[in-house]
Amino acid sequence: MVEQKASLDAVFHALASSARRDILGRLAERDMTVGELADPLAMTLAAASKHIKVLERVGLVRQAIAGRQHLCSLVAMPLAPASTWLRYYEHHWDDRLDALEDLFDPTTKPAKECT
Amino acid sequence: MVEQKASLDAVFHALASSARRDILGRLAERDMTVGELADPLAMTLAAASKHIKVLERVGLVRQAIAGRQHLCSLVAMPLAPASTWLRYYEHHWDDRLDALEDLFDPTTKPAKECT
DNA sequence: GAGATCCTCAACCAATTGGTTGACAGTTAG
DNA sequence: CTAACTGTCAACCAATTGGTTGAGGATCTC
Repeated sequence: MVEQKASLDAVFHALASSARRDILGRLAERDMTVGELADPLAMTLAAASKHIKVLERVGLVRQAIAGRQHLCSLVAMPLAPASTWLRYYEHHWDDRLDALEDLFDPTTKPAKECT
Repeated sequence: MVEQKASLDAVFHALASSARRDILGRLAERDMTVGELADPLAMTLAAASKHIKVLERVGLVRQAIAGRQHLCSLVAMPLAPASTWLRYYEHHWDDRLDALEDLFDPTTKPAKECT
């Protein structure tokens, strides 16, 4: 129905680029034009447009033409299968963390950075 | 300490291949040798070895040499940041799903395949 | 020791990726 | 109408990817 054909391969590949993840992150806050999205990206507008196109092909971004500028909006649903896939491994790293906490100080709560 | 430097770029790229995801999936059940992992993969042993090396560089697989065969085991922890990143977008697709459920039959529970 | 087994490494290849530039199409403003 | 602005497209490039083959290093077995 809603283009669920986006394979995990394509979704994970789309996420394997900090530029594309940055685009998604900013779209999560509000819709933006291609120019706005490209601005902080240290690359040509054409290059950014390509990245957006990659996201569009996976279904993560929808583009609406508003006059001479193209307004992009986030469509997060294709991320769901990826999240489900990862969730399957959660208990694995939980187990290892528990083991580590037994070996060392159990109060250690390391912060994780997320680009 | 435990090689947390694995960037999201690298982790997502490692996951953007059904062959590599297949390897991880089978390692989640039990440790396997390189040969066992390569067997069902429709490619050369050397090619499979490269895939395993990719996973190793990201820290998702650890290889222990046992005689003439190399025993691979899963290290799921590098998946944690990726999962955290995805989880941030959960409410976005929840919102959309809610909207859809309002529009159509609210009892529909589509099954999702996970390669 | 000789040979088979398990795996990695290096070289090579075709295809893809990620970036650039330049041309151009559509839209808005003067 | 003309000029500027926004964005895409096509061509091109260097670098990476994903696969192959062949050689060879250890290790086990006979």
